[in-house]
Amino acid sequence: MGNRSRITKSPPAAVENALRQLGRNLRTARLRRRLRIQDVADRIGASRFTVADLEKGKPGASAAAYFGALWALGLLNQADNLADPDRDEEGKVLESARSPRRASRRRRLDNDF
Amino acid sequence: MGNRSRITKSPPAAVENALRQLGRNLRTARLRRRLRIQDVADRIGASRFTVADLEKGKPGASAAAYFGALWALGLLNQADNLADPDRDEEGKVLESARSPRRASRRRRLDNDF
DNA sequence: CCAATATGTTGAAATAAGTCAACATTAAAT
DNA sequence: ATTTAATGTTGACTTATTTCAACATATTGG
Repeated sequence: MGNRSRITKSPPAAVENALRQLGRNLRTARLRRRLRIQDVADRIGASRFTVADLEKGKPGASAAAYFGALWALGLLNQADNLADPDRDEEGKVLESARSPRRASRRRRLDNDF
Repeated sequence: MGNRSRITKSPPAAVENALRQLGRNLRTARLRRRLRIQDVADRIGASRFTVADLEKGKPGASAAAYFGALWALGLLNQADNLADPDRDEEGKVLESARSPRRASRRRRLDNDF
């Protein structure tokens, strides 16, 4: 991507760990299925280098590549309820009855202090 | 990313849908928390344009950006057991006792046909 | 052990992802 | 209704991601 954003350049440890773990899991799933890196690459229309990067948990790789790898291994369904609002208990609590379409900051028209 | 791969250019419908759904979920979670796009952008060190792309489910956006958005909303834990080998029942079945470090295709040394 | 092959590594070239500015549109709060 | 702020849109610019070739290494199967 062009100007690398901080989240890609040096992600928080939690994000970095989650990606590395996902990469490891992709590799485990691939090997269990006796597929070569090249096989997965062929299925998703990418190069073997990109798939190798996914298995390393490379932060800058595209989300489509990661999801595609999951798809190629028949594991995409596990991504279905990622951030599912129904499972977002904290969000449900925070939501106060109404569902705004925009997030409004508190208006500050009172210059009386 | 330089030469766009097919998985990013025109992902399979399943992948495209999964990304769009994730984007919608991110937006729902953000609004519930009364955060602006800019707020999420600040937290992950990206521009508001990138975060807007995430909520649209843009395939080419980096995995770090998506995971970072989840992280900024306190939802990263939901990505923990993505492709978790322990939950990969099909993989467990396919795995035959041993765990090879490479996926070997069938050897074809027999030219006797 | 040996041969075959899967994977790792490096460097170069290509292009799309990310940023930003400026303006338009839309929704919220009073 | 009016004003303020959040979000959408466009276009141009920068540069990291992806690809590929060639070679090195490592692991598997026989």
